[in-house]
Amino acid sequence: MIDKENGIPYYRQLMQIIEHQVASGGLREGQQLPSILEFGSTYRINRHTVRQAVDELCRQGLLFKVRGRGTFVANHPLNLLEYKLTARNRFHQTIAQAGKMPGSKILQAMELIAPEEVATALNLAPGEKVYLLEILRLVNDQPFLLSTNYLPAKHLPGFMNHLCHFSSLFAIYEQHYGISPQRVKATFRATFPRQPEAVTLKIPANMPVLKVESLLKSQDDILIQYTISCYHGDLSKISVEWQESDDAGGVIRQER
Amino acid sequence: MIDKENGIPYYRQLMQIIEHQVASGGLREGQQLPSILEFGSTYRINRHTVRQAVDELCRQGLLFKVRGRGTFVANHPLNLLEYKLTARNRFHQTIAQAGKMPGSKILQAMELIAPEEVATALNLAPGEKVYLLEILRLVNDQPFLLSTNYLPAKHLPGFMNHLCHFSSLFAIYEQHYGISPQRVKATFRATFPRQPEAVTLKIPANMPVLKVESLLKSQDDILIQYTISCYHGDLSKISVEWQESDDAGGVIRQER
DNA sequence: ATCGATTTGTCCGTATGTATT
DNA sequence: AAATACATACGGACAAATCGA
Repeated sequence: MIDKENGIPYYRQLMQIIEHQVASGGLREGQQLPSILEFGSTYRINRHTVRQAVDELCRQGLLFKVRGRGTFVANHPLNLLEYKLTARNRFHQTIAQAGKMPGSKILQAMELIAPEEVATALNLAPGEKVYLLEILRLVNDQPFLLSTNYLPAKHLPGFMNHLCHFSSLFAIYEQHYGISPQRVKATFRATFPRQPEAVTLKIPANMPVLKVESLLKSQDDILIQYTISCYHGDLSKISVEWQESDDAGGVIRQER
Repeated sequence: MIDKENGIPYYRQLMQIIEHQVASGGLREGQQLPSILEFGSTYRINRHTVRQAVDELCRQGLLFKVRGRGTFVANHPLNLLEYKLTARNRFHQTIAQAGKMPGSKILQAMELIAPEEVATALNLAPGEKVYLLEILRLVNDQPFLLSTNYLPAKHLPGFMNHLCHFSSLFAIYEQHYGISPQRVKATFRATFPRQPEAVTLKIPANMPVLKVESLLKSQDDILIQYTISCYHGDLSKISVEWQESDDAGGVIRQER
């Protein structure tokens, strides 16, 4: 129960209570917690105060919330996956080849005027339109990366119409536009996730993530995609290989 | 100004405004921000909403607050350095080309029997010897990365004798062994630093670092260097570029 | 397929406490 | 001592998402 006299903030006390319940097994992985209002009434505190506690525990990764459903105990991730990044790799193919089950989910799709940094990256004039696609990629049904993709509208007219049976951006490029895209550049950073990224990837806000900025072009050297991907730091490592000849993996294994 | 119609939460809009002001130099390191109440009145939103934005930016490390004093721009290295990783780039050259001052310091140099993962990476038999070189790389006298390098002793006899006027590993390879090294593979991860790494890089233990595993070979396809580099997460981003010669789809088709 | 109940998300208002200047 | 600024807590209101009857 919450002690209203001892000077410790109520929300901190509630955090400790919940942490203890999870640690002791009273609440198990994936289990739904009482709603925020219920917490409020059982502990005689305001719902905002409960929210403060639950939010903080979400940021720490102990819990996660789903709007309209409730709050749940988070479950901890699996093994480290090596994701090979090449000029032409596709997510589904790459994951399937690694023996895992890929999945994709479009979280958001809209058309907007390119923000400044996007326009710069894609070499667009100010005011030109881009499609914004936010895609969550899953491996074995677990969130693996969150990508925010910007596509120049003028080069990909009507792109939104092709999203109904979405599986791969590359497939749409090829089937509907005759474009065979190629990665031009990738930039890697280690940072903390932003709050919505942490929530979507179901990781604590204080866990590092790998952010990869990618720029893709068509075979005609037109820039067609600028993507910022946020990788689950604990779950993923990303590799890049160089080849001087046409052989890739052989270089390593054939060493004598 | 904040658009109250576009559906984007006010606090997110305010975050973007503040982020932009910091990025554009309108707000500088250590500078005090307007108080939460001032923000509220200038943007016509409630203090709680301002608080939500400021709290989130504090968690991201952009700002920090001091109770009773105010909110300030955190002391973060804004001009993070982009380090271009290619098959043949060298640290000193790369940094100098970016207009910064490179520096190197050998922290440790010894010969030892290859640990298992090193032997695996370098394709050595168990019990073979490697040189271990721990090198701190500086940019403008600031710690930038810490690398732990393993070199197979049998291919680089007497390597330790060439370290007295050390500036570049590549230079030693070329001058004393006639080897022109090339990067074969690089693997990226985002994690927390180990204690000694944090100390050496002068970063807090709870700040993410970018760990890059690199494998180098000679022109004869002999693996000559396995390196684990720990990059100052806040200070560095690493980019990789692809050229026409690298695509060919070879990597994808060769998967088995 | 629709509607209503539930649950979380956002926003505003108010009050009080605590730390710093 | 007073003013300022952040921290905590409670209240009301509405929106958005989910789920089940």
